[in-house]
Amino acid sequence: MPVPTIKYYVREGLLPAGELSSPNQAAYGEAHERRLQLIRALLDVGGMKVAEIADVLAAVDDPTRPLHKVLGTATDHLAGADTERDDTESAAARATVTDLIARRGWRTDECSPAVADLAKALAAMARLGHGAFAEVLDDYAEAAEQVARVDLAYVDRRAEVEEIVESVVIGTVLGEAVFSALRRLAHIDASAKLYGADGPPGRRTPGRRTD
Amino acid sequence: MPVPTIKYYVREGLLPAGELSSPNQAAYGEAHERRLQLIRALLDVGGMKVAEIADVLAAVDDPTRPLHKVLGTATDHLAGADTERDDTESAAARATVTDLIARRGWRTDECSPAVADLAKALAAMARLGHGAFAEVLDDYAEAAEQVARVDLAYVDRRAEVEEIVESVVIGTVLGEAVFSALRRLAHIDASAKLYGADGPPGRRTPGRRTD
DNA sequence: CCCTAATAGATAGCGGCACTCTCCGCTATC
DNA sequence: GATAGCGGAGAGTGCCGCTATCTATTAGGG
Repeated sequence: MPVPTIKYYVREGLLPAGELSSPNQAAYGEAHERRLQLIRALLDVGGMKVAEIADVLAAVDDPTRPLHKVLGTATDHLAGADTERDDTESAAARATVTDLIARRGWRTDECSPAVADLAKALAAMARLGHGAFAEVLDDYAEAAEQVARVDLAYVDRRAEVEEIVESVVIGTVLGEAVFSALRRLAHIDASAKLYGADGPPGRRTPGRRTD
Repeated sequence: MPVPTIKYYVREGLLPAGELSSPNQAAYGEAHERRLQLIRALLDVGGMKVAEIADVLAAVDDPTRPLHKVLGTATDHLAGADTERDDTESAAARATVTDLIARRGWRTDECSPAVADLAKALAAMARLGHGAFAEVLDDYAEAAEQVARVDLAYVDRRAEVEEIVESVVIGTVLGEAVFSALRRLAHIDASAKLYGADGPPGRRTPGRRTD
């Protein structure tokens, strides 16, 4: 890890400054190294931005902040908070999302960024003629609930409050990357099994693949 | 959609040029508009880069390219292909992934970017003292298989080969965004139900929330 | 028929982001 | 005592997704 990068992180408030033993000598402890690992993970694996990480870590470090606020800060920053469109597909997608939430009895804030993200994705699909994707939303939601249960159970193992907070952040952000990769692997496997040795559909050649 | 942006997409090879009826007049058809929607979706919702989208769309448009190649091009570009580390955690994570793939009987290419991504995420977790997350990998994999089955079944509805290819790309990339948002919503719901009205654990205040 | 406004095409510039370089003053170390 | 390195702060770099500018041309209305 290059030294200027660390100094940059300190400047941006991601990393607390080391204790100055002299005007030009600072001591960095084990906590700093761990925090650095966390920053790198959120940055490289989680794809978060530096400013977002600063927000989340400030929330993590603040003991007065309630836990659900920290969780919200972490999850909200996984969203791409850009322009909301205002067309037919968006309205329909928002209605679809509201329906889904009601149908599953989810206790979620209606104005959560996740709701907006979901509606945005569904609206984009609808614009592409894939409005029928909404029909498989329940299957998706089932799997999402399953993953969420596992995540909560995993976090619940932790005893210390600080550890819980960190576990939530790590589980939320890195867990996303883990599931994404698993989904891609499962796709490869499923299509291999469905279409036989990676062959395109139509000609289901059961021959060995060479690549 | 600003005109210069469209010209930029044409320049980058995302969008075919319109048919020139005059040296300064080009006609854009319905296919162009649809392609534009696809580009915006992959860019805004899927978070892909312009160059990656160019690759994927080139693969989609090339009828000689086999389907699994297109799928690979699409899924591979969801990965963050940066530096692979070479430490203990990475090696252990790779072993964990290999084990998982064997255990689940997945027919996946060992050198797929998804494998590297998964190992990277697990290694990052291990470095943060969350090596125990590997224990819930099977639950994650179960959910991923479920989602993959749903995706494949959805794609299988399509009849035309071109539609299949597009469905795969859309389902893979936008489906990722959909599931991510659903997971976050399920998190919110699960933690609300577990900790009671969004309260932090320890003091389970059942009062109404005000935010 | 001509004048304006718009378009195609190409090049250069902008704003954001994650660093990275440089410079300064100082100090641990050989 | 020379050198190498640190802490701190501002400017610079490279990439990326646009966006503004420029020229040449032409559609379209009066």
